[in-house]
Amino acid sequence: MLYINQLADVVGKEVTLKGWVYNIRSSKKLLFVLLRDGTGLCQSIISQEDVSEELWEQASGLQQECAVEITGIVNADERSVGGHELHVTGLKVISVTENYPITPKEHGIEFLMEHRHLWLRSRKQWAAMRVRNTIIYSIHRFFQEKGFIQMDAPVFTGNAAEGTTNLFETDYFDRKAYLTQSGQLYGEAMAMAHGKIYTFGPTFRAEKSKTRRHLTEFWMIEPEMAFYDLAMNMDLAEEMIRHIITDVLEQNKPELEILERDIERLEKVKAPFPRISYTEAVERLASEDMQKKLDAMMQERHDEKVLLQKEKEELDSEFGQAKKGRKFQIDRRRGQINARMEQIDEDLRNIPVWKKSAQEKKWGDDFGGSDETLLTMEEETPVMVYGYPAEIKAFYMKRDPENDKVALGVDMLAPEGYGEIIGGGQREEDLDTLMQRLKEHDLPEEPFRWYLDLRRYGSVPHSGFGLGLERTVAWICGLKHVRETIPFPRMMGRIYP
RNA sequence: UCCUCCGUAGCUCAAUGGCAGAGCAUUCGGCUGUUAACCGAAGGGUUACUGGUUCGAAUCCAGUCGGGGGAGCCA
Repeated sequence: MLYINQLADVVGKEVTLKGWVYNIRSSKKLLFVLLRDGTGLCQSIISQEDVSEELWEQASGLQQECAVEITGIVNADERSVGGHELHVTGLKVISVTENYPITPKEHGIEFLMEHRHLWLRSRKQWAAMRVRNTIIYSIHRFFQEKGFIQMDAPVFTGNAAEGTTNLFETDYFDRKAYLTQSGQLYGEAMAMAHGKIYTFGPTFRAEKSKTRRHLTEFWMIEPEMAFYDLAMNMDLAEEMIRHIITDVLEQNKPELEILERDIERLEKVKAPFPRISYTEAVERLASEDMQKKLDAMMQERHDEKVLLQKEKEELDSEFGQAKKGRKFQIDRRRGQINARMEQIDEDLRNIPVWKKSAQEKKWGDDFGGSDETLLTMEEETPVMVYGYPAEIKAFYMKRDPENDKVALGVDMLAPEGYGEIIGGGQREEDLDTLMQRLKEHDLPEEPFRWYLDLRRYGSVPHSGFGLGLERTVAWICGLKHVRETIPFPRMMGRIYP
């Protein structure tokens, strides 16, 4: 089997490709068939003079997504997508397709989500899945090369230790069971057996969140390391992200171009990531400086809106006498302007709220989505915020020995508004302290018996974190919404296809 | 649960109280290098649903259903 991404090796030879018709253009005696085979796109040219009448007729009837086997001679050609094209000598139709729903034109999101099983064939979706694949492989390689053991935490959990509101309940032989929302506690047990481990699996959250950052089913990577403190944990998280970015830049430049990702921004992620304490973050949010920046941001949006409005009016007046091709361009640009204006209007509604939220931020408050955006606004790399108030963090998080109010947790916030991609920290290793924390959080001891055993038998300082795969893919691909970073997204209100 | 926007041809959208339209897709015709090709023609409508206001409703009002974005929530 020969694939399109191997064509450079067979220039001048006659080869056979198997795939699907991605698009078709015709002239009187020429047919241009853009072939898709999963590895890329290749244009084939069918010239009526060079082929049999039967083949010509067959080729004329092709439609988008027909499955075909095309034989032809490979030419290197700058004009063609991918740099190669096929001068067709033979064609076999494997299966006929009629009226494929997704045309090469624009579609709305509802329609595309309804056809996700077909949408996956489209170029941008194809590119995003390739990047996702690189990221997954890169993560495995990173940990494997460092001697981590990949181990799987269970998906079913038997108790709802921390409340059931966010958990999906399921029937487990007449008992209640829940789908996991983190493998961390099990990760701790496995780290005590192997030293350094990581889990890689799905997690489930029954949150009623309809936003671009939320899925009900998403994939999480959770390393857990014995004898690691918070600083070592942060070093590891940073090194992992830089490893991923390096791999993607090395292997997926063409995909990033299809996604129209600003590659320069990714290249800048190689610098060390800023680390700021929660206390500094609060000060930064509540500062005069932040208020001024937000005012400036507000003004910028206003100015941009005026400019867009003007451009739109010019386009409108041009539209009447424009030729068809130009009309098409105008329509496209108008669509872009409308989308941007909607975004601006939303920002204009939101910025005052962000401003208020930032200004009123006090020590002890948790950060919202807008606060995360503001903290990373001027950064080129992710930012790590550490040392959160213990009260807003989980029972298992170790406190700062120098300040009991501070938990040794860390979040990594991605730049460009992508929000939290990593959450983690150092775990409490002392049995009595942990039992005390359970009491403070009103949690029963019984379900945690096994977990407490870890502190009874050879307890050591240890740390770990969880990386949200989809948010990471969204950030690296520059995708607005996490639903395009996973083959079949599961979100509130959608379970089909 | 709350705020906000949307629902018109297979798809993307227009029609701002007065004849329901365009582009793409489909079918037919034309064109020898197209890049979302282009040019010409044809077919394609319960304007999400229910009720109301009006001489007249896609348009205004109320409700229902479906969808987008956001807040809350997200150890």
